[in-house]
Amino acid sequence: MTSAAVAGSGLGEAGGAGRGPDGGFSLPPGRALTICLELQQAILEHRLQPGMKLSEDEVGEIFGASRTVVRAALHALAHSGLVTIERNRGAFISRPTIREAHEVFEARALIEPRVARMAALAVTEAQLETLKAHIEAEHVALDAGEMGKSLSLSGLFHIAVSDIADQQVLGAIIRQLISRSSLIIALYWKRPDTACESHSHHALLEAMATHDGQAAEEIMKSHIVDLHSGLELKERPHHGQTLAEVFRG
Amino acid sequence: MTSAAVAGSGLGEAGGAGRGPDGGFSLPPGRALTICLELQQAILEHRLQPGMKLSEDEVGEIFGASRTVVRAALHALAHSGLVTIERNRGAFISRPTIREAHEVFEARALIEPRVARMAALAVTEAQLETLKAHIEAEHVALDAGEMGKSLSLSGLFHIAVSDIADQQVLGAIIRQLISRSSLIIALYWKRPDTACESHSHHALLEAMATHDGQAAEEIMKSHIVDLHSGLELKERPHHGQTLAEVFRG
DNA sequence: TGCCTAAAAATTGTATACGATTTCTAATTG
DNA sequence: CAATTAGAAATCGTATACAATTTTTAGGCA
Repeated sequence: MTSAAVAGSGLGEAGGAGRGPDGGFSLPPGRALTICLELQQAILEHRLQPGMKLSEDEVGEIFGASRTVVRAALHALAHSGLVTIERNRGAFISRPTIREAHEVFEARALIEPRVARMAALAVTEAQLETLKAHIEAEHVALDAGEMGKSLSLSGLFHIAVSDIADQQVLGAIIRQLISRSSLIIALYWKRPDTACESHSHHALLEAMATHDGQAAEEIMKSHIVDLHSGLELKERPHHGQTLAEVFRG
Repeated sequence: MTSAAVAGSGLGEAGGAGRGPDGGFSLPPGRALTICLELQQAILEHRLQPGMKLSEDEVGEIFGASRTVVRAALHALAHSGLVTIERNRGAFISRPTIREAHEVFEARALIEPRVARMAALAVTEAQLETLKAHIEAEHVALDAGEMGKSLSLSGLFHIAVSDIADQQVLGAIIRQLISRSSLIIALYWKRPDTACESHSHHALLEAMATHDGQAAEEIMKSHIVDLHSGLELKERPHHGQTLAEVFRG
């Protein structure tokens, strides 16, 4: 199984028809979905940085779509928390506040351990293999120096766990929180170069392999607390960068 | 303090600029917000029933707006889970499945008790008075036989508690869950005429008054479990009703 | 009568045009 | 020279028009 195959499923199309790019609700129709997913992936891989302006005209020209559909896509991303829209000013990649950063990881520390427990009890052999491949893909991306890809895959691992638990409502919430975590990490991560812990993922995998719900819950809890404490909470400036540089250059 | 004054704040405008009608994210601009809130209130008060079609033209005519803005409003409601949009078919009031009903209340049972504990520790005297007024308003609506209003106020009480905890992220999640709970209750509530328990709310208020976090957490937990067990999980038919009958008649 | 088919009507998806607000620029002035 | 201010440019909010899809309805046939 290749890295691409693993990355293919996850944040985006999961959840069936009518579900959003964040695993939330109500995806935009037709072409807007494509733009939505494309932008989301770019944001999650940190190719688009928090604070960047997303002009309707510019996005429309890049993706060859009219402003109508671009607006739908931007609004959808706004609903998922990745984009902030200011009236008469436009859309920007969200810049989570320090407080919001705390709250997001506290919420994850509350919700994800419970879901990990459920996943451990329900997981099948095939799913364990898939998780293993996920971790493998994380390593590959990390060794290749593709930090953005590696981080995106790390998020997908959490989503894969939540999918195994087969809880759609909590799963949708977790997807949102993970998306926002990506923005938070982009802004506040302490060591931009350091390997971001796939050790915990491996430990969780082993707990799930033995269907040890209690252990899975505890590992997930401490894993998220670790992530939380890996943040450095000081204000960061946002250096301007244009959209075209990312999608054209 | 009047009932109207209490009902005025809550699901809708809370959260500040840029926040959605569900307490989620990114409200639609200008006029769309009005339509959004109006429809939401109608749904939450069970004046609009699950399954009902929300035609863009029809909604636009009723609110005197173009389809453009109506679409934005409907999409926003879709993102909050109150409305389901099917491609090339239109928007409908969501009909939560039985499984989704279970999951929503299980999620609430996980999240709300924690938030209730935080609220109990942070609550001020003034906030306690406001909560008291909320409960009073619930009674008034109930005695007046206004079931929809009463139920809507019951949801607002939970939101008020979450606001006291001052957790924006968990608060937004709770708002969504409560909105969806309203749909679930409309579909699956066992006793349509029975008084829907404001006793628990009073007990929670007392625990909060003494800043007893442990008690608040436990009361909230059992309260939500009670709500969950008050559901009857069998398929319900959906009787067609038109929009105009609700907003015009 | 029941069912299949095709045309018509209704509804949504998308593009474009215009008005309102904001932002940028440059000339003016103390 | 810095601050201010009017004008221009850019950008968003909304309305309307047309295309694509679905739903309904009318007709024909076994």
